[in-house]
Amino acid sequence: MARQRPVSPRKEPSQRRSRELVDLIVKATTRVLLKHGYEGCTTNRVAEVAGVSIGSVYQYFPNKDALVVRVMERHQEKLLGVMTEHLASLKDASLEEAVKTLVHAMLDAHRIEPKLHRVLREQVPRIGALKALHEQHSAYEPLVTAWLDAHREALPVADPAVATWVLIAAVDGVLGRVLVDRPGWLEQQQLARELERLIVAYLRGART
Amino acid sequence: MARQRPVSPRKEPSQRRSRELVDLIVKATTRVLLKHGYEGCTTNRVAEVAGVSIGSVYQYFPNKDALVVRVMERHQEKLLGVMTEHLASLKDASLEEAVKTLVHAMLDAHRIEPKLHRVLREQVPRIGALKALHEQHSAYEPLVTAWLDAHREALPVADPAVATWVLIAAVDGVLGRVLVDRPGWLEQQQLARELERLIVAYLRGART
DNA sequence: CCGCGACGCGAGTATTTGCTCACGTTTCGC
DNA sequence: GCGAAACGTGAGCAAATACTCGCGTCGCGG
Repeated sequence: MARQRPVSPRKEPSQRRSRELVDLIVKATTRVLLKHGYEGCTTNRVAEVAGVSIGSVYQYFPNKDALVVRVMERHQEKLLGVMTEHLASLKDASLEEAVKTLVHAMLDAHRIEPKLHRVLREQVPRIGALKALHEQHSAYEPLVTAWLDAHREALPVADPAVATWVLIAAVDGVLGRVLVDRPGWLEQQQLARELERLIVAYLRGART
Repeated sequence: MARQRPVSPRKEPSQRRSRELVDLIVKATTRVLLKHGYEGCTTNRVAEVAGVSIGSVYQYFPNKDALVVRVMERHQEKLLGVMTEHLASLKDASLEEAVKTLVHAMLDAHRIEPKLHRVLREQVPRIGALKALHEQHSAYEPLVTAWLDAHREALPVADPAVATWVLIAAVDGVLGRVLVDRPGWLEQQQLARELERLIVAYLRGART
């Protein structure tokens, strides 16, 4: 397994020119990742696509994985943005509304850049530093847990944290497979309805 | 993305000595995969671990991926064996029994060689020939769909195929995350109960 | 027991890939 | 305008890796 290399930036770009260069590099990495997958994402190719020298790449990124990590971070930020935005209105929602909100949040999140999302999910091996980034859910799980906790009187949920975990893993699992096997479904309402049903039933039918 | 290379055996081993050799190679591949992950699974290393020459490896396998595919096939066969064995008794089961059967089947399947399963799931990029193998469910999905179809009077399920797909994707998604983030849960009964609840609720609560 | 094909070997090759480094260019404070 | 620091360059290196090929060995039919 091995491999656990530094991933933090080697040098912070301070002038505008260099900041633009870093941006160029990250965007190029994304494009290469999309077109050639993780294995085909070589540093030289990234430099070429970005139209910069390979030397410049290594001025700001300590190694190849740092590039990929940066791409993941950017994507993750967008995901998290969408999720928190949707989940903000969760507070006083009814069960049906809350579930609808959650499902649509996750669906929307998956619609941001599906192809990139898929590549990151499927092809990027989860090693070392990358692993932490794959903990996608930890950021918004508390929001859901909080809602569940607030409504625990009404819902027979024993452990809100566990329920949240199961729910999110289940929905995310389904979405993951959809992304791979049935990409078209992402746009279909039946999927959303089915997921809503799954969650509502799970929460309503809870005992113990 | 590229890459779509032959994966079928280059030559069939005919004598006993060579069949044992192939077996040795596949076992070695498994060990290397477990210890070093997909990226660290080099052909030379496999040969070394197997205690055979690299030349011998290429006598029966056209390339590196063919090795990995063979390992996946073996694992898959075991999985499928466990699943069908469990699901054989599905026919006249009640809802609760059927669900319990399904959940325990999937749990047992995931317990066969969890570490290998995890490596195959997490680290092996899904490319070309490998992709087909990742369609793990297609083999036993029909069994579940058939059961659902047989009981569709009693259960308000609109489309048994879709329901099966969602169910299996959900459970598999949860198990996948458990394998990675909470390996210990695999042995805990709460997980099984939670999954059973999820499924029963989904099927019972179905409307439309 | 012999001959031939299947088998097994491993040094070596061609290629790729991540990454460095010595040097030229731009930017900025003063 | 000038000096220094930040920036940008790309030829090329060291290492790794998938895979070949020519040769020696084994085993089986006759």
